[in-house]
Amino acid sequence: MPAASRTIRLVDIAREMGVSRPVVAAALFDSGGNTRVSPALAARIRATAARLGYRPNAVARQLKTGRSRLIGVVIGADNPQVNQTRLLQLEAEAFRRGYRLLIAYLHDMRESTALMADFVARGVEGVFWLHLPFCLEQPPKAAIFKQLPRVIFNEERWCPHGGVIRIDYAGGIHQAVHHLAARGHRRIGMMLAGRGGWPGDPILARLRGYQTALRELGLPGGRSHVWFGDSPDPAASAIDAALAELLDRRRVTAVIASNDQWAAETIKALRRRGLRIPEDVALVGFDNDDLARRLDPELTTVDHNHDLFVQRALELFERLAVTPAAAADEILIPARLVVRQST
Amino acid sequence: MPAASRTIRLVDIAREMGVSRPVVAAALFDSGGNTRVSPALAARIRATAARLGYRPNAVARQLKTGRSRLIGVVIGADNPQVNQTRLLQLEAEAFRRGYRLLIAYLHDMRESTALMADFVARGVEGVFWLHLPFCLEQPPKAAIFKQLPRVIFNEERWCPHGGVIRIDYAGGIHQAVHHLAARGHRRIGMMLAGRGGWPGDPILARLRGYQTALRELGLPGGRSHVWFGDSPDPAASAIDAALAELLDRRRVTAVIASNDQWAAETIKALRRRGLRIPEDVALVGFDNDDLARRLDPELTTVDHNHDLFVQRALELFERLAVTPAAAADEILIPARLVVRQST
DNA sequence: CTGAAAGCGCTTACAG
DNA sequence: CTGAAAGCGCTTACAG
Repeated sequence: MPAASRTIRLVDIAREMGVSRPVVAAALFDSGGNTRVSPALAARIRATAARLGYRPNAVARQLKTGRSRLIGVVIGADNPQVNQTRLLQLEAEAFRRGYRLLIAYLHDMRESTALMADFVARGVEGVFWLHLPFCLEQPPKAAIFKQLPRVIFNEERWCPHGGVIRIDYAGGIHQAVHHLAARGHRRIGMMLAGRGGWPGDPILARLRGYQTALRELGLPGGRSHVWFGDSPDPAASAIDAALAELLDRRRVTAVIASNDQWAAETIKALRRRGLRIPEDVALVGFDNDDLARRLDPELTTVDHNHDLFVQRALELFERLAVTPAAAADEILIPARLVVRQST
Repeated sequence: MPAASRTIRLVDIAREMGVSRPVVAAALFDSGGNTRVSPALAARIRATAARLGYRPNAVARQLKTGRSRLIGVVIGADNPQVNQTRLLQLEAEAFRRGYRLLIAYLHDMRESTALMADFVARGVEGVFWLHLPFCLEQPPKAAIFKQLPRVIFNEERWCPHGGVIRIDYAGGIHQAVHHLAARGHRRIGMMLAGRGGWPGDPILARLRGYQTALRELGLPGGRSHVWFGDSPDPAASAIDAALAELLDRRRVTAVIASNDQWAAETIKALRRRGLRIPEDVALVGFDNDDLARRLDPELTTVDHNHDLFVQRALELFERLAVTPAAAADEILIPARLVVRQST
């Protein structure tokens, strides 16, 4: 265990140089109150600090200033791929802006109270709540966010003072339907992994985008060409039931799957039926998971635009510090159709 | 911004109850020094704390005690799937043991000094360094870990006082070869996404496991049946070159891919050649990424055993606090062959 | 069983 | 341009 010898403090440098602590602080950081120090002295102080191996104590600073440069992030088990990719991008953008992320993985909504209490205790400057509750699950209670001045949600505002960033699921599906229509498809079916539990549920947004596009294009279908599943899990039996409905009964020539995982299982099921993609049936996914481009055929899907999401998220986060009312702003991230081989 | 009214401190409760701070601390936590307090008073204090909405200030506590219950985690871009899954599991296990994770995504090795300095400044109790450097990349310098008393690495000990946890890549490949041999394969090829840059590089371990198994089984091949790539990216051209070598020249009937991403691209390439999996060519991946079971055919692959990894990692982490010499222990996590349809 | 005091390492007004 | 002092909210030895 090296260098455990003695932690170097600001005062140690001050003593060594025969100056006061504020002088050292002014030389090393922007702090030091009104204290100003000559460039020459500042340079000497920095040299000494480097020689002694001085490391500022962020904890002491935080205690004094109340600023932690720490953001709590709650991620869920709801869509591992999407959340994990987004988390890493979020970290990159947060780091660029001088923040660090404290992560909490929400396994069970009952843990949420303790998680938020811990975030408060650690003085996070705000929380990104990226977990989407399933329809089976209780949404988070607004009370748990009370002591967190800045909270940003994904899709749904779970407490009155929180901001929300939404992905344009409806727009993504809308693009997909138009794309399929342009490829000549007139009977377009959709499979959804659930029925939608709360107002902002992406399941409902997908349905909206689908129906709007069909109407615009004058295509048949609507709810009748949508298969609703009961579980988020793309079990083979569920896929087979969906295809029996959509292909056999409704004679669709294109299927929009609930997400890329469902699409991957649909590829298997279509191959079991001896159908070619996209010649016999076109297929669209959602999420643009890493797997989408690894599938055979490579999957046409809708991308979440994580880049823009994390940028807007951090912009909003910084704006909330100045203007809490900015939480009411509507932020919608456009989704992007990524065309590959499956359509 | 609710409840920003006034933060409740220990001293506020003490005043309200007409007792001293240590008494309150003793009632609410295990702390309070020698102070003991009667159960009846403790109950009243807890009730008051709850009524006032008291939240302990972890930062003040950390400044005084030096304990942060915080672990820094460095994850890299080297294998997103593996690292992301592992990160989430690590978080779960850490939380169970009362720790929280501070994450840092390493985009560029030049950032590593600043990252470690920030971890030191924030008083993390240790670091899990999960990033594996590519052969093209500088390994981390030992000096950057100097002020971190507890460091745990994956695969390779990058500073003398750090502990290491290794995945048994060699054992995983060894299982794969034996499995293929049991299926009747005698010419087994391997494709590796690189040549291995540093002693603990998993590429070299895979090669070792492969050669040992071939020798045990008296099978032909060895290095001659291994194709070495130049890039971690499974480009179609690389896959085609590998198959030209392994299938056309060496006439192998089974291929062990560098990882699941390479395996996914190999599935496409084999289908382009009109070959069936596993009838014409058997295929094994590595990592057991989420995509492995979504591919068609579902992929036989080697699982990292993340459960055990994170458990052993946290055990070692806690042991290092008491016995720094435990860092020298060899910890090897057995990998598990997961047999699916591709073999 | 209880309280007053010191101190963790910073920052920040304030006085010189 | 510089220094002495107070204080962020806790914990902990020590004295009563």
